[in-house]
Amino acid sequence: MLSKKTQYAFHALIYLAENVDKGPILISEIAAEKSISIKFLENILLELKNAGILGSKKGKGGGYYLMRTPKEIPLARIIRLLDGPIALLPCVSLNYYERCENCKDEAVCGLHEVMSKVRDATLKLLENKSLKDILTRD
Amino acid sequence: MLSKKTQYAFHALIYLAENVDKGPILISEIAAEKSISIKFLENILLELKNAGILGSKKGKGGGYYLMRTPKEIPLARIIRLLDGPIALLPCVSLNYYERCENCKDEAVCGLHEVMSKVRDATLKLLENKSLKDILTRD
DNA sequence: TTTTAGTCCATCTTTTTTATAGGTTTTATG
DNA sequence: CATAAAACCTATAAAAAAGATGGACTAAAA
Repeated sequence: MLSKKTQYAFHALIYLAENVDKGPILISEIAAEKSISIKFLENILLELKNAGILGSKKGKGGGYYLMRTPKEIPLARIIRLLDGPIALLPCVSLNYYERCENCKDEAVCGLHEVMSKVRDATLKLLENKSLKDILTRD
Repeated sequence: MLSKKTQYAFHALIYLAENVDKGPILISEIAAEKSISIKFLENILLELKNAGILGSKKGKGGGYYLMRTPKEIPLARIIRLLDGPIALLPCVSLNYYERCENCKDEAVCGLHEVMSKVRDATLKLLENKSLKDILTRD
């Protein structure tokens, strides 16, 4: 399961995408609209900002806004940033690979093979679907 | 990612499946072969036994053995038993569903829709692949 | 210069995960 | 029947991760 952090991030990004025309959006507004702890959300938005996904403006009239169009933000990027690996096992992770300590040879490990397929099937969706694809349908 | 518990369970089950002809297998043998803490493994095998996946025999000449053929043990079953939900979000889980608290209507939530697809793609593999499919290839 | 709002960092609590300890029960076997 | 082997069971501890909070600082607008 995705952590609360990542779940909150998705909902916050959805809100920001659905309100691009309004300029910078207050943390407090997002928190209220999406029922998220304001302080926890603050940390999340900051991480998204440091990763270049969001921009911010301080002071009166400030807030957060998307740095790219929703279509340019793949879901996999958000998950990897806040949750880490998408694969089910370290030994099949593309971005966080670690050798398996319980099997002798990954090349002939059937678990490795099946889990690679799961990873591929998952990534095919998460890499190709973007923030644009998870906005509320009209 | 799958927990260590589930990872160890898979490796232990693989070992048991690859040695069915030898009768009951000692916990200590599995632990040694697969580099798993013997005491931790003990708990895991017990859970698998209580779930009807493994059988055991006490005393001298005892040990653990599969209660079904490897083909009859889907990977999804093991994961759900030891790790819980396979879906990425509670609101798209078939076996551990919980309503989403951050969105107003799941029916029009785009996140819900995409994550359902991820779940389906994952389950298609994990429900149909069994212990037999993850044995070491010759 | 006051107010608003993001920034930064530290800590804290709770939960989950991982691991260990130690006694109990069952069973084969000599 | 005595002994040793091996699973069973329960509790607990240690470590890591997740979730949440507090407060001082900085930038910008009015």
